[in-house]
Amino acid sequence: MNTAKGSEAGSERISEAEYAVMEALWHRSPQTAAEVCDTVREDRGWSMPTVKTLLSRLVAKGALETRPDGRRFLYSPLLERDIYVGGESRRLVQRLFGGRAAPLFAHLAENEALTQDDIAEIERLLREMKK
Amino acid sequence: MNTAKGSEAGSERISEAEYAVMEALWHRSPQTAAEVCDTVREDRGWSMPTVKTLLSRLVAKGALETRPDGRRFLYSPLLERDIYVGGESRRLVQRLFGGRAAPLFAHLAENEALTQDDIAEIERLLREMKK
DNA sequence: CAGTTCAGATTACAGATGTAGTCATAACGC
DNA sequence: GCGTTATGACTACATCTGTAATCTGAACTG
Repeated sequence: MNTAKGSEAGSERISEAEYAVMEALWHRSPQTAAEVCDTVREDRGWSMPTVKTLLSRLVAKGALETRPDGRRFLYSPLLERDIYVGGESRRLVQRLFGGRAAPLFAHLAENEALTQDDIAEIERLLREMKK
Repeated sequence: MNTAKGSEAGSERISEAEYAVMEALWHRSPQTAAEVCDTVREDRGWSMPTVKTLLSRLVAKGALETRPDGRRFLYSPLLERDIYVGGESRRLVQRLFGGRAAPLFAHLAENEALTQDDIAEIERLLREMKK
């Protein structure tokens, strides 16, 4: 029986701290809480209980799934990184630019947030889309 | 004497509800609280006190500035839209794509979040950057 | 001058978030 | 079998956010 609220994995919003935990599991999964904690501690310096809390909240939100492994749990993402990242990107474009991607692009260009590689890659994507 | 915390306009994070208020004032300024309320009520349906609270918080955060006008206040943005939008865009690209803009673009392209107009505009921008 | 009214200030309060301590319980060493 | 330890569950708590009611004081009206 699923939580029945929202029904889709990731329908609930994931906070920034939670995102850090997701990252660890997107990078490699499944992992135990202790492993995730080790990974995450490097960048964020959180204590074990903190990471545990975030893991629980993510499970409650349906973004992670657990599988018992002896006396502990193995955590894996239910919400895929692509889905999440796509959603967040669209949210931002929607909110800040009324859904138009071009102004976002213009902003990044202006702020020199685009590397030469980015530009080359984007050109390649554009050529591909034309076909 | 300035608030001395963060010192730059907009160093404090602006929430989503607050953003709606900023939008109204970026669109036209200065405006009175009542005017902002009227504008914002259309999309969000908030009560007057709610908008007042958001205005106060934005003033406290240094994102808005007030000028007395008789017995009331006129509000204007201190934080410019461009600065805000640029910051948010960079934050997202940083967080989700390690600072690379190309993957963001790829995501938008995949999800058909790019209109024909967007594509044409981006091509134009690219040509311009080449010069 | 007293009553009404409008605007900002103060207070409220539930839910989310960041951050973490404590509890209970099951396994493992001795 | 019993103490130690690891692990998930529960509890905690300050802050931020969304949403709003109430208070207070100044201005306008009659």
